[in-house]
Amino acid sequence: MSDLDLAGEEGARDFIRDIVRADLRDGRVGGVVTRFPPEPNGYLHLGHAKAICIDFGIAEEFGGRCNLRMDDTNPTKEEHEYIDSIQQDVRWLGFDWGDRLCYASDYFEQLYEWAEHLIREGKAYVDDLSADEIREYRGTLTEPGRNSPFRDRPVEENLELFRRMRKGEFADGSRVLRARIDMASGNINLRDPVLYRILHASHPRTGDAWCIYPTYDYAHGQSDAIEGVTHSLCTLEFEDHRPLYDWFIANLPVPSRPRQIEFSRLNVSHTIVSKRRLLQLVREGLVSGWDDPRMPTLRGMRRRGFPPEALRDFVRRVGVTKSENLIEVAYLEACVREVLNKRAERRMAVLNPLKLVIENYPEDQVETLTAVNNPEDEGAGTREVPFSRVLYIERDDFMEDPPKKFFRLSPGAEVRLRYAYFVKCTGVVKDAAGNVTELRCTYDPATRGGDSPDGRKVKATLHWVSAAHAVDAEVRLYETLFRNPVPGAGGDFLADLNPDSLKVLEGCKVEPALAEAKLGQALQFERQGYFCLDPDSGPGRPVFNRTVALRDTWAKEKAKG
RNA sequence: UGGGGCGUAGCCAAGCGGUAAGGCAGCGGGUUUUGGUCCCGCCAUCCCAGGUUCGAAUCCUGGCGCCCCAGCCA
Repeated sequence: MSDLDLAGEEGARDFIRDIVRADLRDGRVGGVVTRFPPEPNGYLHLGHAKAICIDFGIAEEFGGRCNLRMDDTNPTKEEHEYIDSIQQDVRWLGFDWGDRLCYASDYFEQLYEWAEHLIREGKAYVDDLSADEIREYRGTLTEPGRNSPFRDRPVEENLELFRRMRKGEFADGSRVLRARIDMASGNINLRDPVLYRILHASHPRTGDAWCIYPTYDYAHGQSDAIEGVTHSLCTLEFEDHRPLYDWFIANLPVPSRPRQIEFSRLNVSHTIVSKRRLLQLVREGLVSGWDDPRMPTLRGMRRRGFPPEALRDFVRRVGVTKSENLIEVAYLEACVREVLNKRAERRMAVLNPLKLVIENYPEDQVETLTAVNNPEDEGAGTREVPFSRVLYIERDDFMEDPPKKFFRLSPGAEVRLRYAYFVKCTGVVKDAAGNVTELRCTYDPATRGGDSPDGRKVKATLHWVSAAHAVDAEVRLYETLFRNPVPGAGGDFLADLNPDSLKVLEGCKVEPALAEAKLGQALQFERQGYFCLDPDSGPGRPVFNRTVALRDTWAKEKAKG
């Protein structure tokens, strides 16, 4: 059975894959070619991740190929910096375009020749109307437009004018080349769309070779045709453009006939992906930069510790349809946890330390205990953790006056210290203000390793760190950037910023093994969440980002009251 | 009084005339040296109204609701 058959039998099913499958089966296409066409004017984000997974994923599944194409038709907005970052991000997500890094700008000459072809056929003309006049002549959603007074210029005059446009004889905005279609069309895209505008701007790749640049509508489909793209997948807002896309393909001597198919874009709750708004967050210093771990950019999510396979799985599970959607951010988090649960090595880290002294434990004794690195993965092995008389435990793991369902430590209660011993709380030390500053406990030497020979049960297991061996660390806890499911729904999106989106914890006490944490390594701080080392870390002073918290049913129980 | 889409559970989403998959969330229970993981169970009659049919989420008609389009942006 070939890969192709396999895709047909067992591959994911959605309306696009159904179309591709049918096109292959009926011989309308010999193979599958797609493309991911970002405009190099910003960083890739979660929304792009969906498109990337679909474009590259479908090509891969059907044994085809996917080109990475920079849609660089507007030199006033594009920068070289983005051409590099886009490639890094697509690669990080897990896709490869081989040697097929393409640029719409590579087709400028061909596109120009085809424009002359349209002029010769009487299907395009140079219009001297100003931008404002063109808008006025275009009509409205409910009223037809009017023909431009320049619409019926003779072919020769159009040709001459267009060539002079290219030579740079005219000022920006003074003339455009338009397709001659139908000013009365109900579809506004067909009311003589602009093909070329004059822009005396230098292009990141073509420099000053051109002063006229093709518009998206004119360039996109023809670029697809040149590359032999069979299925040009894009988002719903381009659905209205498809008749125009098809018109160019039908009226130009292009080498192939690509087909555009639209799907709905990804919307995730408590998140924004608008380039303008993301930029505003960066510019106003509301986040630390494009790679702030709270940002929905691929760079941000990478720094946050989201595994690329979790993102791919998320896109796969969310599906491909044409319906408007708002995916709960919890779904994304679930995908992240699923991958990290299998991969992350466990460690003990006390984020909010409370000193615990074991009164009956020998003053200078230090024991080395063995801890499992990952109960989900035998191969991850074990590590050694030092234990001694003075420890730190999590403040939240002690309550002086606990409610019935609180299983953790409280006066008189006995709990297990993970991998170590059972301890019983025998006393509480407080400062003048009445705050608990230290716990006094006794331990049961017979419970070494965490099991009691007499079968005694304990209702909680706490993580801990030996005070003398602890490594100090900074830990950054993140929540969604916005507290509203749809930021800005009430007008101002900045008003919806979540004041608790970042919480910096200093003076955290982590086990010695964490001093060796490596960038990019997935970690689980037991009972708390998944974490990763941040590049801000210094020698001997690690900084950890919380990727996502562990599911917390106790927190839910507490919330119920 | 324009054109193009979409409407199945709290959120996604299968379903393509034969009697509503699955995931996330939620709820209940079991296992557990992470209140994690894992396991089990519960959780919808398909926007509305007519019609066709033995039989409709699926077909037809008419409504209603929501989204997109008037850049020389993509």
